[in-house]
Amino acid sequence: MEAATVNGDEFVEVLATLSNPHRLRVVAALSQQRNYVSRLARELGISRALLQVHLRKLEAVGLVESQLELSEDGKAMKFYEVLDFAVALTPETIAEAVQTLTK
Amino acid sequence: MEAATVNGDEFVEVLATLSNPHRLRVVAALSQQRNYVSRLARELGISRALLQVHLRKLEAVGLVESQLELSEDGKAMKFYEVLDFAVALTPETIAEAVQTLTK
DNA sequence: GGCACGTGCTAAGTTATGTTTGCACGTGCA
DNA sequence: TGCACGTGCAAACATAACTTAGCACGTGCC
Repeated sequence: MEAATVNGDEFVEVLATLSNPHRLRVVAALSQQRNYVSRLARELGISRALLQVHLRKLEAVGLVESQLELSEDGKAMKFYEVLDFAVALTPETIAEAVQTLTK
Repeated sequence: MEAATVNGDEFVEVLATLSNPHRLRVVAALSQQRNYVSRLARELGISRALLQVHLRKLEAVGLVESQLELSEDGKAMKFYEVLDFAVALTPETIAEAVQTLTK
């Protein structure tokens, strides 16, 4: 679903977003099961505030998506899950991405 | 030539290195022809000092390599060229890389 | 009411990254 | 000698990124 006309700026954004250990762990964890913020924070051993920041970045570049759901006992819970993505990193794909760089 | 046992930390380093417009342009330019620092700086329209910093980072993570050569008129010139690399970025490859993260 | 659980936000501090500027040293040649 | 070209390095500044700490608000339940 990639390779076709990748925008250079998006390309950079995706790489920047994934070049963080916390965010990589988030993606890895969510790829095994969707999860809500507080629980994911506990499982990863990081603060909820920190996780939220990282989740927002991941969502901003389209690597994960979220939906607010109500639990049986009425709590509003925000579930996240990974979207399927595939980016190939080679000199060729980079040369192509560079063509549409604006920065 | 990748995929086999990628180290998580290296994974992060490579992504961090490539998440910069200047460095992407460097890789793109070098993938078309090897070049020496001063000339590449002129072609990219950036300062030599800046380019050197970026080249050093690219070389540090093994995306490019350099060799010092003497031109016909005796000048010491440092040539850079891209190394072949291929990194697949998917939820699966990320999940694998995370397993060997130390940071 | 008070506690446990969920959500959201942001100010403030620390740390990392990017960039400029300036200097040093070398060669060939008019 | 002086200029043009190549190299290298580092201090200093500006900017971006990361992280913590603290607050607000909501629900269910003892």
